[in-house]
Amino acid sequence: MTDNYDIAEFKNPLFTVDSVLFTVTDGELKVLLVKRASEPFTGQWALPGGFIDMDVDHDADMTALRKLKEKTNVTPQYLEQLHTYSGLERDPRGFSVTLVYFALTAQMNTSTHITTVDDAQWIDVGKLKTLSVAFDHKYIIEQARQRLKQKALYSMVPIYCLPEHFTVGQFKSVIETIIGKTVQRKSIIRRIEAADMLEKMDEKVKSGGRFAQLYRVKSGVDIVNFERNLSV
Amino acid sequence: MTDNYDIAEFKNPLFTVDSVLFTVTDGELKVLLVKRASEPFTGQWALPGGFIDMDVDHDADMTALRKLKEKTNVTPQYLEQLHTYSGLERDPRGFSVTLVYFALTAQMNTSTHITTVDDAQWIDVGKLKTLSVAFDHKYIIEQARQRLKQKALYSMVPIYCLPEHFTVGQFKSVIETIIGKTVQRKSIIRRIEAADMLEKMDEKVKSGGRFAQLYRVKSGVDIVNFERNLSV
DNA sequence: AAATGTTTGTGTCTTAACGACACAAAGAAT
DNA sequence: ATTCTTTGTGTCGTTAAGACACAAACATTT
Repeated sequence: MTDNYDIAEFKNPLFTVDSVLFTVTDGELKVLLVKRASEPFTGQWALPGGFIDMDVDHDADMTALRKLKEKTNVTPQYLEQLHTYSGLERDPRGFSVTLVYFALTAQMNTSTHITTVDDAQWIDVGKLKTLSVAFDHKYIIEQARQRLKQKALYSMVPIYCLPEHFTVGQFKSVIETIIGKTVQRKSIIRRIEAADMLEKMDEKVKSGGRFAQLYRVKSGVDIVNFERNLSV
Repeated sequence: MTDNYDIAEFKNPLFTVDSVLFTVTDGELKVLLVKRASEPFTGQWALPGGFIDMDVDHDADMTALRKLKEKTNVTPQYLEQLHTYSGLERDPRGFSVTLVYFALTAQMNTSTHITTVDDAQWIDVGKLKTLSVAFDHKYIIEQARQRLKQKALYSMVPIYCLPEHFTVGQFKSVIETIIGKTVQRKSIIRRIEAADMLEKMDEKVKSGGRFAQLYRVKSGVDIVNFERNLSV
């Protein structure tokens, strides 16, 4: 692992932890960005993140969660590592290493805090092309988007973009905006049955036509992966 | 991404890059470990790796490759990030962050150099339980193993454990040792056809019975993923 | 030379899960 | 009462993997 260097005297690269937090609202995939308050890229949109605080963070996961909470008041329902980006050119201050997380949440968790604040905002991923984004964060968001799409094809992960109680129609809609293609409701229902992650509430909710069954995630279950992808 | 800290004065965690390099020989999955020459864990087996040298490494990928080359004279045929491990307890010197890569190679590349050297060795992953390994590297190797197993179920990745020319039987055998279960040769052949990554050589090779067709990877092709897993 | 054994390669039937689509069920609006 | 909309179910078709039989090709034995 390491050679015989003393910690204090070794020249470490700049190390940060960022998060790509997605949600789905109004049929659009949105990513949470914050406005940079300091150099470099002051005033531009960037991924929420920062430095590890070794006194309070048990590990990097905690850094990611803490920074999301501090900057945007959001606690994501799903969090996993995306990738670690490194190199000389990605930060004008010098060689940098950034551990990037991939996170999901229902939009509810945040609306109160975020929509009123000017320096943190949900941005439609589709409108990102014309937006100026700090560092290589636009590229990173695109990578995260690909990861989310793949996960939507073979896992139940998109449920973490939904509120506590939700219908098959909402689940289907979230999946469709993520993968950019319609899917059969039948396929969704089959997967819900097979995964055995959800339980029906004794409640139904109006939805324009016949009332829709409400579901919620069973307590203590892990995310389920399928052995076959939905069609691309 | 970052707050308004000066690079020089910020207290960064200890950052290292390690690699879990696998190969398959004699029906066994093996991982390349090196004997530690310095504290902590002197004399114990550990993953090959070290610090980023910002003067020569363009990014962390290059650090991983350079360290593998330096310590074991191996250039892997496949390299991707596994995970970044962080925390206070994993290194007695303090809070540490380790970016771990996942790599594959045919055993050929290394045999000349490694088998003669005492401080780098291919270790049978099955015999790892009874071996003392530095840091949390035993746990990391297990995570890498799970990743390799998953990849073997849905991708052509195991070809990178094979020499340049190989037969369906060898490919089948590698997959079987990785996933710990026999598979149908027919399934392998179907996947080779569908992936269109391999080309037949005009050469066949003896194999105990009927001569076996030799294959090699077409030049310039990317790794192919399938939309369905092999059975577990 | 013939028989046996071993591994490779092919043909084909079965199985599992998704796609497509029709249709019934349940509510709202006209 | 009729129509519209969304939910939920039943069923057939499609696709790719599993199982398995069998032919092909080579080595070894008799």
